[in-house]
Amino acid sequence: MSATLKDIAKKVGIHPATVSRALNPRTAHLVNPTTVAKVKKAAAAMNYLPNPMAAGLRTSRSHTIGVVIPDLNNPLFPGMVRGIQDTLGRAGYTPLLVNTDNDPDVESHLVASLSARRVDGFILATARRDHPLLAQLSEKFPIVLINRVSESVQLPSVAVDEQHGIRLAVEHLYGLGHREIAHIAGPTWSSTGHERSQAFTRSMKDHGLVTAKRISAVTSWSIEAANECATRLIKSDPAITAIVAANDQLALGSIAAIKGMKRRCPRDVSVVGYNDMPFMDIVDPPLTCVRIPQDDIGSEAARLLLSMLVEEGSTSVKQVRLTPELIVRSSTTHPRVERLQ
Amino acid sequence: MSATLKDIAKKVGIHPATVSRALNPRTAHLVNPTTVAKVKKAAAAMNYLPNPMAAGLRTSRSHTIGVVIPDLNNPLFPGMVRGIQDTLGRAGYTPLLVNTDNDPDVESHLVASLSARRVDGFILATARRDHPLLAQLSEKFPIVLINRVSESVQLPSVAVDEQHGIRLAVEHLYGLGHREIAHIAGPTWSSTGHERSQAFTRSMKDHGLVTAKRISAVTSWSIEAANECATRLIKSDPAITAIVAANDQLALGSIAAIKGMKRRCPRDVSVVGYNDMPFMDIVDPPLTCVRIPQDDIGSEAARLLLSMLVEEGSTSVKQVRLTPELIVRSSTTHPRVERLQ
DNA sequence: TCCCGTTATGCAATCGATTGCGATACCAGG
DNA sequence: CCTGGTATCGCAATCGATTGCATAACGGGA
Repeated sequence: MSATLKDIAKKVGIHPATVSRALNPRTAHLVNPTTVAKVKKAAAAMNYLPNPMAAGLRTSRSHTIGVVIPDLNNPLFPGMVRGIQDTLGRAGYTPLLVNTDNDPDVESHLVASLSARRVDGFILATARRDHPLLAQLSEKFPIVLINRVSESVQLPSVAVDEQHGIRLAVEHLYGLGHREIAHIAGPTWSSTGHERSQAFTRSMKDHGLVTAKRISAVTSWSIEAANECATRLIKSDPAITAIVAANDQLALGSIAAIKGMKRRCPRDVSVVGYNDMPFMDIVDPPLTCVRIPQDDIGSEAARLLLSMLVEEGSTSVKQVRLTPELIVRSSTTHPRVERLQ
Repeated sequence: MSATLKDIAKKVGIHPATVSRALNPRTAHLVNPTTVAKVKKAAAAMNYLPNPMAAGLRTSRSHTIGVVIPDLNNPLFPGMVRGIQDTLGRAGYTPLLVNTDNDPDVESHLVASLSARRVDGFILATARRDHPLLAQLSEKFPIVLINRVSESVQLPSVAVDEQHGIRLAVEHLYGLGHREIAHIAGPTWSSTGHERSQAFTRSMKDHGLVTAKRISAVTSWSIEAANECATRLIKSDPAITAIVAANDQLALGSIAAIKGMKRRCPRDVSVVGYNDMPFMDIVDPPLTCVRIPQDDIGSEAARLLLSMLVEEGSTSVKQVRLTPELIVRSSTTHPRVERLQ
């Protein structure tokens, strides 16, 4: 079918090994520049494409990376995937993308299948705070975590400065005059849920505000769960004038809850989201939220993994935190005057 | 590192070739059932994983499929990707996902890189009505088109019955009392844009309505383009009471245009979208739209491609059309009485 | 002139699974 | 007892690129 090294060798009149060396930038200096030129011309003429299976068989490196995403339908992730693909592609690597649906069983099955494919490493967005699989996996593969981190093992990761992000949200609300601020927290098994919740308490305390009974955690990152959760919270504590949600879905669920109680957002209750997924500017109301640099997370993770691939030895575990920013839209406003003390 | 056929052979005391045959369902009948059992036990004990590169090198089949998506950030596509991955994965194939950003140059570059990876076939969501690349590619690979089809070459495809979808939209509006209906058409280079536009004219004619100057096509599937386009359309023809948009983005752009002209949707102008992307139920106003079966498109395309992979010979080109349905939400209502004739 | 070092290239093994072909053994029928 | 057939299995080549080692050529210095 396609031309091989041997074909080129025959055409140029040299040995396949020399062709291999000439075509490989890392070994081209071993070959006479004249023959390198001839080889390259012949290769181009026969539009030679190296067979990655043959190369991989010999070198046992597939130049593929397993990318494990909890839910591709969550618009948060395509942005990261894009960053990963760009950076990986430029380095000659191909991402193998899989989707776990947030199911640990599915995850371990897919990870096994990627291992069978002999990926050279993993980028995982599925970390849980306690995650046994990660420990096993990290012994056999280079791994980079994105978005979420793990507490059970220290692994290289690219995530967000959650403390900073939540602080932005709280300060924004505080600045608008809010004092009765609640938090719809994410699942506690997720570092994002946990860290943002911790950060909320700290940020509130920094402003002299209390959070007692004002934090309620969902068990899944879904609109429905947040709707229930926020409804309960507001009913039990009608003084609440603002909600910081641990991500955009939870914010949307909170808004649904507010609407469901015949109240209005932001007039009665302001809501801040987190992530700034696509379309958050055109939902009703346009969502004020903390924006995380999705592309950068992906490309930074890819770069990190690539660097781990070349320098096998280094034992340092690089944990990157990127800085989020606040995007103010229409889901937040001043609390109504009659509700202020 | 990992166990090989030779390792198993040594352990069981037979030749690697026999192990290979025992483990391959297609050739297992050539081996004594007793030894098959022994081999399987040993393989499991040593948790043997076949090396796909070695197998691929020998058989020149990579068990990977190139999946080419125009824009992963468009929430329409993750649904399809999911369907593809499920079906492909079940059959032992791995999708290699790439993103062209709707750029033909990027596309041909990525397709080349997937060819270099020796994919066994392609699923493409990037077809244009006139698309030279497809013809070349289809000579060397099995191909299935999704969502869009091509007119320049007859290729297997899985798409939507656009005529039916548009008819649903028009009939819905007609039933509400609308007579002055406009169409924001998609780019004409896309089969979806073209077919939906044709279908609009036909459906209108079936109701005795005219479309003269009521159809305006954008040059890209973006909210901004639709905003401009719809603004122009409504200004030039203020009698318009409803818009059928060729997809959800265009619908969102149309709504933005309506708002931008200080009018309201649906009170002043009703809007129908197409695709029913995630979150279309919570934008403002919740979008009435034609829903296409995203998962099914993906899984059906994967099934089709897999069948082409086994029966090399067949020359029949299967072109599947799936049936969309109408989801009624709040972006459509009766035209205002004073605007009726 | 001889020797040695450098440069350039050839040789052959290797990665691990697959598969056509040949060899062996065993059984039944003549 | 011999023969043809079948069930099992081994042998070895093969896929295409990589790479350690050997070899050859060549030039300069003693």
